[in-house]
Amino acid sequence: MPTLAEVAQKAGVSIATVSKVLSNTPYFTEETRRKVMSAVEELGYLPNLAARALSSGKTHLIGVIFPYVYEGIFTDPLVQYILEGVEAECNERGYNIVLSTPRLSPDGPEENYRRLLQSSYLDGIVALDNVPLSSVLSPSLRKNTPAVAIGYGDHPYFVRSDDLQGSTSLMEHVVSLGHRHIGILTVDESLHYSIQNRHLGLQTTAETAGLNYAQFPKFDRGDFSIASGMQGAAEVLNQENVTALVCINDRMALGAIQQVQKMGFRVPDDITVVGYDDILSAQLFSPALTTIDQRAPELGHQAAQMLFALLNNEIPDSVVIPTRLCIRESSAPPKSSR
Amino acid sequence: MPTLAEVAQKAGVSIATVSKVLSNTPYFTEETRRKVMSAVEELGYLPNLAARALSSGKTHLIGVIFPYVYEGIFTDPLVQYILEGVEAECNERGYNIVLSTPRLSPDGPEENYRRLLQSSYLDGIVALDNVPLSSVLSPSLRKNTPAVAIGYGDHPYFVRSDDLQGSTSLMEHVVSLGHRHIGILTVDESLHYSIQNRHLGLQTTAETAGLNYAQFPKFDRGDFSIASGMQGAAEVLNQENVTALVCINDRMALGAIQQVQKMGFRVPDDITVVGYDDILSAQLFSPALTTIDQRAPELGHQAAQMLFALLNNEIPDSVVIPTRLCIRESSAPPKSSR
DNA sequence: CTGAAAGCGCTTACAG
DNA sequence: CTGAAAGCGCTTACAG
Repeated sequence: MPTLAEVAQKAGVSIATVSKVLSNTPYFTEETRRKVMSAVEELGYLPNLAARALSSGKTHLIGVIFPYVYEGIFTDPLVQYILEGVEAECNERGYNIVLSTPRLSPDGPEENYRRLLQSSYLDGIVALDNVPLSSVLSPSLRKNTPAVAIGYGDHPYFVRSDDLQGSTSLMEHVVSLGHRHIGILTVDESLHYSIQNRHLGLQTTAETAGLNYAQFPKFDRGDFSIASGMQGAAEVLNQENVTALVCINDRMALGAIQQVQKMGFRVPDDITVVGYDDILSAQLFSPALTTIDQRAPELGHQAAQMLFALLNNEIPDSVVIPTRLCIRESSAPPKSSR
Repeated sequence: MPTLAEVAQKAGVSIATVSKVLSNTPYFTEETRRKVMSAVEELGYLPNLAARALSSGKTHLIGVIFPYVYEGIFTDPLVQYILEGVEAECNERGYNIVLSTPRLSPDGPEENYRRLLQSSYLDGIVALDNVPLSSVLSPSLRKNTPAVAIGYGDHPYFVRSDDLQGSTSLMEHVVSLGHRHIGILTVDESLHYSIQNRHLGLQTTAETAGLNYAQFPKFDRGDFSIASGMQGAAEVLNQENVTALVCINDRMALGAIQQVQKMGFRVPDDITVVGYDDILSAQLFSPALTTIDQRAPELGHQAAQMLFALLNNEIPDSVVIPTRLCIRESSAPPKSSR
């Protein structure tokens, strides 16, 4: 690989001058510029980013962090859409992405991740931070790397989906259809800050409608999976005269629908089932699932934009992004018979 | 951030010694080791990777490359599973991932990507390389970065799915059920090397069974999407006495099923529909889709293992990974009536 | 086993 | 407007 020195020699100027031409500082003649650029062209010179990083402190590398809190993290639609959004913004600005999915433990994220954060490799960080177990962003603070959190972690700059509003509109939809006996299929809320807010939205809305949320049959040993949705539906439907199942995510909802059908009921004629996330399968499934679209790509776009503002020494405002209720085929008024 | 020099001072040794202790070269006393390590501990020293990269030429960064050939690349299950596999191997060895999704044009990949490849940031590269338009790996050859291709690009080290065997077993399944009039829903094969091989497998198998593949009704203006599957099914079913639709991927197959049902036919009773990929929705859909599982996570695992062998100065063998036929509910013998 | 010194390829005051 | 020189924080022969 050609170096600055070789370019300088070929152009007949000093390496300092080459460096200045390439970094677009103002002071040089057009003549110099021409000589340098043609030498660059001829040699096919491209900068050594490691050297540039060492001397300037800038790498043009953005860390994108997703805590590896369950298997198959890359098949999580939330992760995919966030990545999509962040990547688009980075690409536009000529930045590259270092993708890190640190395993978490009570002692914090793994060693390799900490090394990365403090390596001076990263100009900035976008991190999904929704897991109470331990924040992936706290170690970064030691190094003052600009960072934007996606989620509920306690950080100065964040973007998050409005889980409260989303769960509120979901429950309002179910209640407005006339359902009074509603089963809740969910996961342990200690796993996830978003879940706490979704629960709050469901509860408040139900109680506002005069329903006793505390007495709703609940299954809270789910793990977001289809299988746990089936199990939850089986348990909840066996004990109560439930006419609707509100599920904390789409995969559990799809499992619930399958279980409901297996038990000989129809969706939505006998039982209404709704989910949360609007994954691809939600639209494809028959019946198509009523659910909440949290507009995840927007989370990634906004987070990246905030980070670049930070890198530009501006102070961005944190944002909360509203969700959208998608009414499809899996929800309907209750049959009086049940 | 503390530097080597500060650690050296605190430990009362030279920076060369600290460096040697940290990089596990053999020559130093246990006493020295202790002193150095406790200084490292106290100061919370972590190496500056940019400096290390500049002087040693090693970054512990692996480039993972997916050409951005269509919108929503991160929602492509193949991409997800490959990433999953590569990440697992890298994490195990303390490597981090630089994720790059260069836009391609006839002139080659975009500038920012070329800069990355030649930046000396990357110790090695794993690249999905299936698109004839232009290879993402050719520029890297100039810098001799070790690289493994996933796909059909012309590279010394590669891993690929056995598309020929997969499409062969898919067509064998359909033919063995008794179908003779088979519609093909596919995409322009110039888009993708895998597709060329799948077509070859379908054709050879059909002809071996004594069928005239050339006269099968075909729709080849698909784009992998659900919508194009619907369109294709509509066109093919309108003109012929077809009893089965073989689709080049699952999303088109799912679209085809919806279209078949909309036209008043049942799947599989009236029309058999099969796909390729085994995405999540293939299992969830009703009827569940008969399809080919190309075991994409394995592609990522193998590619990464080959790359690490290369970094270790070993010569890995390229591999072709066999697929698995998943027989579900969407395929059945033809009704004689149609 | 340990240390002084050169060098990796850039950027950036500073002087001219 | 241009260039000589120091310095970024490491690693690595080399000498001792």
